Amino acid sequence: MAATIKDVAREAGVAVCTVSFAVNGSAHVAEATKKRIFDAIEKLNYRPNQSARGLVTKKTNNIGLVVEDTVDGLENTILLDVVKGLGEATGDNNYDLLLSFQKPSTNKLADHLLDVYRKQSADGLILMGAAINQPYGELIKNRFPFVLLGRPAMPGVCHSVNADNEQGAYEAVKYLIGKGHRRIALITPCSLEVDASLDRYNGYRQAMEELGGGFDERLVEIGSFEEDSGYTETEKLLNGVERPTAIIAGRDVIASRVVEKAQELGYKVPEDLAVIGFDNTAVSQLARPSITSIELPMRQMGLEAAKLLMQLIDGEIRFDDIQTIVLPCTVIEREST
Amino acid sequence: MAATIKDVAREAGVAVCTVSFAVNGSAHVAEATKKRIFDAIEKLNYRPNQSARGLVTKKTNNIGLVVEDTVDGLENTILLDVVKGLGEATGDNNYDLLLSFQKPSTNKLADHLLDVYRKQSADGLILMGAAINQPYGELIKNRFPFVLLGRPAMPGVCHSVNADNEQGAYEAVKYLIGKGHRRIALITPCSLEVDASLDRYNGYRQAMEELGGGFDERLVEIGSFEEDSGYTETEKLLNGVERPTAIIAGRDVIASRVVEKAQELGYKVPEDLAVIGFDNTAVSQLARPSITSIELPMRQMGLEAAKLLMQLIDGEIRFDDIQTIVLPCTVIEREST
DNA sequence: CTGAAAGCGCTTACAG
DNA sequence: CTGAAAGCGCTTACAG
Repeated sequence: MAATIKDVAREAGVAVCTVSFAVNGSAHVAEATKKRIFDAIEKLNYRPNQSARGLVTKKTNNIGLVVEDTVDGLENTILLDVVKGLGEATGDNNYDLLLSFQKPSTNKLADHLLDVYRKQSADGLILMGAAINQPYGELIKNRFPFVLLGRPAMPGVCHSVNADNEQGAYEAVKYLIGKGHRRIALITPCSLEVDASLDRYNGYRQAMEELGGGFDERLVEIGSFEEDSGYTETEKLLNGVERPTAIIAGRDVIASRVVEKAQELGYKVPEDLAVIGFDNTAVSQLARPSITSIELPMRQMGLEAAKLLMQLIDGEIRFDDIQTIVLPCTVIEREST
Repeated sequence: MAATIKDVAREAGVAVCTVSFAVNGSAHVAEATKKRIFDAIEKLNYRPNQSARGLVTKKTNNIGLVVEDTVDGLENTILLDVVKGLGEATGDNNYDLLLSFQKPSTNKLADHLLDVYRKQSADGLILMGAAINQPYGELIKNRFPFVLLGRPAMPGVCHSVNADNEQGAYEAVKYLIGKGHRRIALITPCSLEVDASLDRYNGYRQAMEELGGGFDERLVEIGSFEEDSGYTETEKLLNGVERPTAIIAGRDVIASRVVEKAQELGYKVPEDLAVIGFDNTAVSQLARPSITSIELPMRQMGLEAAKLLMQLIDGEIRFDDIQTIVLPCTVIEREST
């Protein structure tokens, strides 16, 4: 039904390969001939069949995006920004996005990931989420281009793009110190993606040592992924000997609970207690007072990941020349500080 | 580099077509032979090359998902639920999702949409968003399977899956009446997707007439997509002659502004004023008090859309046998009512 | 600058 | 139940 290259060639009165040359710019074609060809293409609404083209060029022009469906729906909002960034980068380069969004429980994720590679339905892969660990081996062995996105770098092993969580936490402390705070506490979520939490903890600690006159472990509470994580930690901190004037929470949700509990205990935010969250999700915008938060540049991360992957695919960057891109976080100021 | 069907045939000591038959179950193969073949496949990590297969079968096993990037980031959360639903339906059927997420401004969307069809990179299309109108013609003329998702049905023209916004609004009124309310107001957002707002308005009106003892237009305010839409409308309603005891807002964001303004004016929620939002987004969960909201079954909509599309692709449903699937909304009860 | 031909990796009648 | 062969729609050396 759909027009083929043969139809175009017949319509334009040229050989099939001439059409191919004109379409791909892979050889010079006389202007007059070109015009006839493009007129025919226009008339027939011809587009090269992707399967046929892919079969001979060994390229699909697809980028596979494999995402682990996290338990926490809220964090998924972030995914959309990433997808936008990816879209920006790929759209201009005629790449399409092959999306796989699976629960981490089954090993469907790993299976699918490998399938994309084995079936050759994409030219490269972008991997998001925490627990996809096993299948890298086959990809690496066969030098199949892939980029880890939003995960701590595995130095020397995989290409990766991530936010600088350490710097983000550092900035948070710096910002609070600029506001005159000295006793700054941290509630870190005992996250599954332990690494991001660790980076944030390290950034906090370093900033406290360098700028805050020393690190005091009594100002650190370990939260959890529990529904109401944040309440008890806040109470503990506010009733402690070293009552903090500011609390940095490892996640926006926790930050909103800090605010609630503080108000409940009679403290005013931000007057008596400043609060900063992490990730700049909807929570921080919608809370009353709205909550200052550390924004991760998800969109730019998506953009950079796609760019990197395309360079890997095109051979502009060698597979073994492992790239580790780390992008800075920003303090988004709101009412809570 | 990757193993081909020839390699498998050689390894198993059979003809190429026998491998194909075994893999696809398209002809009977002796058990012993099968075993040798699958052993070889396992050993070589063989998967049929999608391009080659697609070229001959005229099937890509891809479903194209074309989404218009709305201005309102919040509403995009909904998209993820849809994607999950799609994933559920397609994952089990060996379909992949080809995602295109573009701004509505350019006509990139329409171009991309047609490209997917013309390049034959997907077997069918799911379309989300408001303003994609032009390109349906070519798809329909060529009987290319596609489903409109979350958009008002175009009866007799396109297959579609949508939420029953009318019923949702009706339920909201019914629920409030059950709580003893009589003067129930509506603030409708003057949305671009005018149709959903209209449906909600109609549902509200019908319910008021049937259950609420009559429709009173003084209880209806037309909001807007402005940043702070909701404040003035609330003030107007609460200061009016027919002061309502409950307000239904056409969007959760507006509902949250209704709550704020009401509290500011000294009314207690829900004691003095009950508030219901629409869409059950993060806003309604995070507001204090949390806001009762009408949930659209986005995940199920995605599921149904994918199922429908696959049936269309497989020819189980004829292209001309236009399907219009409408799924009911649910009241999610929270603190505001 | 353009044409005839081979081949990419599959599937599918067609024989046997 | 299995094999040899044609063909899907492209691209790409190879001639001319």
